Amino acid sequence: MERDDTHRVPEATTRRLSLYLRVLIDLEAAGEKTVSSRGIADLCRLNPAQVRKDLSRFGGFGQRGVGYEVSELRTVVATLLGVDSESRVVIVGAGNLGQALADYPGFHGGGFEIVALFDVRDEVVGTRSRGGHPVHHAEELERIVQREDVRIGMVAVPAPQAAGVVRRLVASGVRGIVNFAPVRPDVPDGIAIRNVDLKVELESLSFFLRGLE
Amino acid sequence: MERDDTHRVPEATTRRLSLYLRVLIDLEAAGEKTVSSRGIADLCRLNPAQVRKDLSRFGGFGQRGVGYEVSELRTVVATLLGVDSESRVVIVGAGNLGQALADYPGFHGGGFEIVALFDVRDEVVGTRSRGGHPVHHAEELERIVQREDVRIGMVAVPAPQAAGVVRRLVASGVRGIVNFAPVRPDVPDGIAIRNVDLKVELESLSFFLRGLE
DNA sequence: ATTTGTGAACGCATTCACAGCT
DNA sequence: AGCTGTGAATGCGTTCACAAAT
Repeated sequence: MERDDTHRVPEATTRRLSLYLRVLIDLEAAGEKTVSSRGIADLCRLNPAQVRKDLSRFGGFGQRGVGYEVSELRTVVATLLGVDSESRVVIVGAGNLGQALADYPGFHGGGFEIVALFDVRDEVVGTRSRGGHPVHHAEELERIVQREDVRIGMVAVPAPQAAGVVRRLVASGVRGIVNFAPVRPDVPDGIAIRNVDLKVELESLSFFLRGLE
Repeated sequence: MERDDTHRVPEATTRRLSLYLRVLIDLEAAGEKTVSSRGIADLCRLNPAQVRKDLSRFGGFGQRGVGYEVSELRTVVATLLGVDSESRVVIVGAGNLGQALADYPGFHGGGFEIVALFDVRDEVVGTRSRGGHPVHHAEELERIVQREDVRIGMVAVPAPQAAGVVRRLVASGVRGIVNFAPVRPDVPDGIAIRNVDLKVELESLSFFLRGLE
């Protein structure tokens, strides 16, 4: 039931929760004590009813006539998103993209900890990213994922290798995957995957430009 | 009307067109002459009716009882997506991510040409990416975008600078933007924007992992 | 027999509108 | 008066199911 509830939450809602968390952090930093659904909605460019419906799904955090207490709501949303504690993450593929992901500044203190990168190429194995994250040989993937209790894997390898990498990550115990390779690997039930496909972004953009002749 | 038609096409459809193009290219490389909606659907993990509906929106490309001619359909879809000719692209922000995007292998021959990167930091201005793309000073943005007739800008700068960069790109004549900064810049009507937000991907993933306790 | 193209049905997410609380 | 929480309404995208075509 805990599990069923979670399954019921549309992905669109969880993505908005992430936006809400961001503006709540900003509001708190700005010293705001309370905020209305309209206040949040304006900052996220959404409908206020959308914000209320999203939040009320998880409980009545607001106070009628007043709004939401910023600091309390920030804690609630952070907990919902599971970023109140750090999730360990590995990155497979230590090319340009993998290294850029490893050193992405948004990770610091954001609930995710990059444990390691993996690659098969001798010229990168044994080195470290600029930010100091070690690059291991891909052979060590299973061992390190298990030892470090890694929960999330990011896949930044060429398309042909992606499916195999995903399989190995899942077999090692990873529960969530962010895939940057231009393929759609399938994953067993209970494993979450998000595909980030640069070509789809560009081509769908290009479609609209073409439409404007 | 041309314009209205284009506006009517849901973004979800245009994203799927990009997937169709990819499998059509693969099918053609594999020497397949025809393919059914089911064949495409299986490769994209979609419903066959979805594929037919998407394609029939643009015309009756299929033959009843037979399917679609692979090579013809590939040409049609490529043209719809506007990747039959090269669109010029600039990248603003030549940090790890910007450089990784510039050298992304998927671009070669895919209908997009990276013209230049821009940055404000002395240590990168005047250098080139590994793939040979020049890094200019951000002051030159407007001049080069106009001179080179750039249509798409990718934004890979820190969050505080993103809104300003988007404004300058649009003012210079760019029509489409892929934004990697964790903010949602707003753009005038007629300008398309796609936000790629790593933190949203990770946090929405994290939500599901948390739900599985 | 096979497969497209499409109107109808369905399901889901967003928005409206208002009752209920402060 | 102000704002939340939510049932009802709307809008939209997906899937079904079948007529039309080969």
